[in-house]
Amino acid sequence: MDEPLKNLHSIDREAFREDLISWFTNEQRDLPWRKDQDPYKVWVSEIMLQQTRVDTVIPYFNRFIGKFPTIDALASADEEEILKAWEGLGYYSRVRNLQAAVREVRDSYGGIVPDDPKEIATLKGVGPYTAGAILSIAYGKPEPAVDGNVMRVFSRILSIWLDISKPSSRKVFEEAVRALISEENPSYFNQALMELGALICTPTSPSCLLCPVREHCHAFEEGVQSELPIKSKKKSARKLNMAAAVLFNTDGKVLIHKRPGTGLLANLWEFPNFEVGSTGHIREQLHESLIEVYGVESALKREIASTFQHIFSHIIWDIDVFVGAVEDHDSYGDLIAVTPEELEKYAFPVSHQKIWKEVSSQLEKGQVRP
DNA sequence: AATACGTGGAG
DNA sequence: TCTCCAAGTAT
Repeated sequence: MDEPLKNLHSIDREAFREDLISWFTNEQRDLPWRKDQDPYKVWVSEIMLQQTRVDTVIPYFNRFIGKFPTIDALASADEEEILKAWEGLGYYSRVRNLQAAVREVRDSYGGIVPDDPKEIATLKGVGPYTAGAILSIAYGKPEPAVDGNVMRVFSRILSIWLDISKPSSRKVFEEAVRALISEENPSYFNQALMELGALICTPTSPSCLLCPVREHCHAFEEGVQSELPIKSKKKSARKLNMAAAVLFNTDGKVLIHKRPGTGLLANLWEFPNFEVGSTGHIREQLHESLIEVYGVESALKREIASTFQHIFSHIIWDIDVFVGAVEDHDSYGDLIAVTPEELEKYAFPVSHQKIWKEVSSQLEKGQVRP
């Protein structure tokens, strides 16, 4: 396969577009971001959908738009508020970038999402895929929007044996889209490709017999649809032993801290926690770290039966949780003391939500006391 | 180019 | 259990 697009010329472009778009017109799912073509709402949906399933996104999208219905509303919101709205969705820099970009649109583009490829690409969090998606769906511009679906679909239709995990592959698929895209309805063309990938041309066991463009598909013709696309494996996640402390002062307030503004789970809140050695004396290590880092002397008990696992794509945390009591102070280093009710206003990583759920439930049952 | 960056679901 | 994700972007 010297020339990856060697089959491009054999596609009947008009028939392909017609089959694809007709199918999408009849079979598309009724999704909340398809009610109109408001560029802002299209934008929000595209950011949320990055590496995230449609079913997961739907409730987040509805809540988010309810809370921040316009660019102005999102631009003027507090970061705490937007992170809380994103809590549990993952990849939290997405929402901070989105707000920064929306502010840029408000301040530099008169509140109108730019419809120029060069301009929209300068916005934070808007890469080649998202730029193409907004331009085509909201503005009807014939720009490619190449995501994982599109690469999978075209890998099969054009029998392209490129490794789609390699960044360099995307531009080949963009070239294919540019050659085939409907100038008349680029929005439906792009969305149909993604919808086809999601519903029919799935990663494993594609439903070729239901496929509206089966007649155009080289992989189907060759019987190699299950061997495509080529996708190299990712590195497996490394394990880290962690210990966390749910600390109460005598007012019954809980001590939490805000994570750094960059890196993993940036700007989210959590219970103080540290990496610990894999061998014993976890409680002693945690106790010592609490003194060193926050200047907090604590009485720690390990009465939480289970350890908590937090699986990221690249790291696995095994978290031992301790409940503890601290003396009342004016300050606890970078830790702040909040009532259990106030915890609800802060955005936590999922693992720490689970920790609090378990600790508070055991406290109520009297199985644990700080 | 390769890696960091989350999460819950499917097979 | 375990592997692979799912409408990517930033660095």
